[in-house]
Amino acid sequence: MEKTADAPTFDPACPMSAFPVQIGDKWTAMVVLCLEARPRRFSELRQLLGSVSAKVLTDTLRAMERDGLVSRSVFDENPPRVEYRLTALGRTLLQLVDAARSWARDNLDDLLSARRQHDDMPLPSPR
Amino acid sequence: MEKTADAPTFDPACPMSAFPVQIGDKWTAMVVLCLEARPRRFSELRQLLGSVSAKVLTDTLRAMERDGLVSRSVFDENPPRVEYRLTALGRTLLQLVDAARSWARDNLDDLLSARRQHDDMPLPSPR
DNA sequence: TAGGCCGGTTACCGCAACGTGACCGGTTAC
DNA sequence: GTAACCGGTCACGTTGCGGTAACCGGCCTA
Repeated sequence: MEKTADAPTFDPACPMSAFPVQIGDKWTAMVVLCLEARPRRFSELRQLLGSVSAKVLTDTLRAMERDGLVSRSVFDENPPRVEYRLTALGRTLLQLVDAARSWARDNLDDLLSARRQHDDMPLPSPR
Repeated sequence: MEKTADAPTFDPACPMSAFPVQIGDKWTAMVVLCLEARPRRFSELRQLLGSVSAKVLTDTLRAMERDGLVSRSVFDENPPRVEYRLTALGRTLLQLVDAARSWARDNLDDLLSARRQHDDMPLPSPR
């Protein structure tokens, strides 16, 4: 995916189409942040994320496990306990999430005000 | 969205839910890259992006214009010419896209091989 | 008169992501 | 007995993004 002088030209084999910046699905980035400090249990994650359903959180964690971003440990206690922790690979995502957050801190206000301004005058040529 | 000691706790007002790292829709990041070097015409973008339809590209560019990421200039020539260029705000996205690309360069292989390995043995306990 | 090019618009459609609600098996508490 | 807790699974419904196909109007060419 090096650009040749001028034109990027994305082919289907380009990594960007496999990973188009969007860091997995909707909740992946937040899960990464929740696991930054320490491993967490399933229900703990649900609480931290607030509005996520069990199914969607399960799907997200399964996908992250598949991709080697988190590891899942089952403790055969009672009540049963399951812990998720970031792998080394998962930790590498933290830089990226931080970069995104710092971009948002610096520029999101501009973006949102541009959007509001654009929405207030949606008539370019009344004709 | 500062974390208090330990728990991030995302509420709906959190910027992350308005901008969850994913840089707009599917093509936004690639459009940003295509416009890095210089402004481009509509059909030029279609060519560079390869497989995008006119409708989807139009939608993407309209959304980016709305958010103040690109500006659209119509030249009343013949044949009609329309140029899109990155705004200052749009240029700020370049750092983020670069960060994502460099993450991919460094870690995508690990992710993909973890995925392959996981897919080759999908039976945890056959009972 | 027909067709092509440019930069779209409109109508429609399929699919995957997202979400809801019910249920489950084992264990402990009431 | 039954109820709750944990960490899910299953069936189902909805939404919206991405994509296809047809068309448009103005200008130019054949």
